[in-house]
Amino acid sequence: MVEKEDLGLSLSLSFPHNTPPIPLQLNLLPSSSSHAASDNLHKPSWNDAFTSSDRDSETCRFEGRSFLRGIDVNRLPSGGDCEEEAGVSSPNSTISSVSGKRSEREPHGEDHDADRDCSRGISDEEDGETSRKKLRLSKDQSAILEESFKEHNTLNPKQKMALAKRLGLRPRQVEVWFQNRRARTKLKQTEVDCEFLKRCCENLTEENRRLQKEVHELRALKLSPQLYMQMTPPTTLTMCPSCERVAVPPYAAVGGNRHHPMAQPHARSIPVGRWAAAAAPIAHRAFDVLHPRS
DNA sequence: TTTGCCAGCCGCCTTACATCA
DNA sequence: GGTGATGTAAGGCGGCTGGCA
Repeated sequence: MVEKEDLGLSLSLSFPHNTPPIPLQLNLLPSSSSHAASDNLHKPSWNDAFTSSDRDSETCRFEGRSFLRGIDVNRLPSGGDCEEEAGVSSPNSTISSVSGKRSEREPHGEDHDADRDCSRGISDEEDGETSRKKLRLSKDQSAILEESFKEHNTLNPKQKMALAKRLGLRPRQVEVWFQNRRARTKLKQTEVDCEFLKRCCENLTEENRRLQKEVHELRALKLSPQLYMQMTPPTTLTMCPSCERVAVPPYAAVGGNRHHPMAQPHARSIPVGRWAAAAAPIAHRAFDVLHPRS
């Protein structure tokens, strides 16, 4: 399930009658606006998270390898620094050249292959041209990425570089992980939304069926001659401006209406037929939906 | 000021591989 | 050990945006 803090906006629906209330949440905000929601989280700031790693790159690299033991495919080759090659290509560039324009992002040249091999730790003789060895991120790497994602579901180039350095991954790998993570989040949210709409549909169908039944009963009542003659003369429904409930005149409402003993002069009037008395409970129920009593 | 080009990023779809029952 | 289901890293493409000449 999607955690609550991941949602920028939540909607809850209390289902009437016998339907058990199932609070469902909708995330109606675009992904780009989720930063505002994440600002509420009291966690170490993004900069704080990386100042320590940037403080001592050698220590960082050593620690990275310590928790990356067992996944040699991610280990950077000693001597060659793939991040530097794949990352800052020029003093003016703050973006990884690997994430460049399509035509240049995945060049089928030696540099690209070298970059891939570098990230996988696979030598040229091991790597076939069409092979696509897939690495699995370690639990520690995934946990750190998850933690970062909770703070920011998107990364600026600086954050990407810092996170890649911290994890011993290429910036492109961090970028891909965040892209896939956003896709997974969206997929889960879609499932939640779908379930929510499904429940809404079910409840509306049930409500519609019940209202149809009431209409049928009222029509049967109207067609009954004795009952029809005993009905009250045409009157009006008055609506209380404060609580927006329908107030029924005393002669129509059996036993009177203590909350609305009589329609106020300023109350809005809704012309209705002789069915005011019969319709009153329905009207009240309609307002109960709008103003659910806790 | 407008326009075209380019770099960079993202969403979406798909593929290929790893893992598990 | 073989197999299908599932999860996920990564490839590829189109679209959008901002910077720049």
